[in-house]
Amino acid sequence: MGYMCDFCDEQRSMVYCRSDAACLCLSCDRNVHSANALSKRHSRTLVCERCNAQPASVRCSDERVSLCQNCDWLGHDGKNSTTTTSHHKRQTINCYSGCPSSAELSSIWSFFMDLNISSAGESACEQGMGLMTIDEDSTGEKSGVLNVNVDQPETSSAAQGMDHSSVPENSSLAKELGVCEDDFNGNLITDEVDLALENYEELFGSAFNSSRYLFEHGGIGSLFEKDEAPEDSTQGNAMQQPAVSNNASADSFMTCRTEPIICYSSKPTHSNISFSGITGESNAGDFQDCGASSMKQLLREPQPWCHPTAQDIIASSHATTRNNAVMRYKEKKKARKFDKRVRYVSRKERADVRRRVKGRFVKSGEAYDYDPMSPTRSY
DNA sequence: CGCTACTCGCGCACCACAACTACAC
DNA sequence: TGGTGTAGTTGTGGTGCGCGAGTAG
Repeated sequence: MGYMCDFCDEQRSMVYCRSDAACLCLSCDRNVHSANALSKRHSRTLVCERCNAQPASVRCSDERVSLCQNCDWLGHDGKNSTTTTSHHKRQTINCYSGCPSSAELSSIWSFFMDLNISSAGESACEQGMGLMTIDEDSTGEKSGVLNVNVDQPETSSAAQGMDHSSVPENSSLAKELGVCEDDFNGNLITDEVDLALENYEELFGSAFNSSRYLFEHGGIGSLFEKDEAPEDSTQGNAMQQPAVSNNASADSFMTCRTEPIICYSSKPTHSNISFSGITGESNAGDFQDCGASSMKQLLREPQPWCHPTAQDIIASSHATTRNNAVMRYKEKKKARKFDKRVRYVSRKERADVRRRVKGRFVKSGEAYDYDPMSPTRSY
């Protein structure tokens, strides 16, 4: 039996709120974090079932327990671990914010139903807001990776990718995302999902009704395959290809960060789930630049190594479609606003708890009119 | 059609201070 | 060459204000 909820002191604590540094039961979690917009943004995760004091970062599938980094290390990697336990399958636990329902939590935590959690019902804020966000990698790494994989924590955090073997466990989510398991060379970056979901639909919506079609037919690269150097030797020498091929451009197009947040409707209801990656290494200029350079390469025409062929003429309709898609992409890119990205989580956490006067930070000890840590404002 | 008054939305500055960086020793 | 100390810089979020666009009279 775990420790009791810090708020009601009646039910077992299930959720750890980093901002409040409190362990809460699900009911209190919803009540507390539906109070205002600020509290909705508190990053929460499961509480460690071993020490009942620290936020859990991984879920041991074999032991069916959620563990914090320390307990995970002691149990699986440390000197107390055995050869058997060190090979336990562990799943990274994502943080969340907002007021997700049990069903939504289940969608991000496949093991959620294993916790024997009785749903406390749909919270008011959930019905009114219908918003849940997964803020960050639960390991605290500022990776911007959607960790939906079952993987060894050290590999998942280091490789920043999705392991192929991990897909089945969360295949439903992957299917919802419209992601083919074999795509991206097995690597799935959050922002790539964004591209797949948002840009594909809007960019190529008229030409390709289903993003799945794209993946099944060679992915986005197939859209630009016309620009690849022809295999026919008469069409040009492959050695004349520029250092950066369109294939590479398409690749960078896929791998470069384009937007920090992905949004998609998981259900025909009002419920939206948005995943956002917090990256510490990249900035707006980075992904803006890489996207622009990729598109610049794509739009360079005519390609010196690509002479018009009968095949090209036959495929002119596809080229028109492609050009339209590129035009829509450019227009959208021009109108796009880059959302603010948190580079330093520690500074964000500090700012979140800092007292203010009319929105401005005030010296500690001075009178304040807004205390994020207090449920009621102090005047 | 042009002018004025008003509303609305967006972008930016402000604040304290921990974290970070650069430099000298 | 690596460690330490110091000074300067950066970045974080909520709020208010200014400005431009849009609308009504």
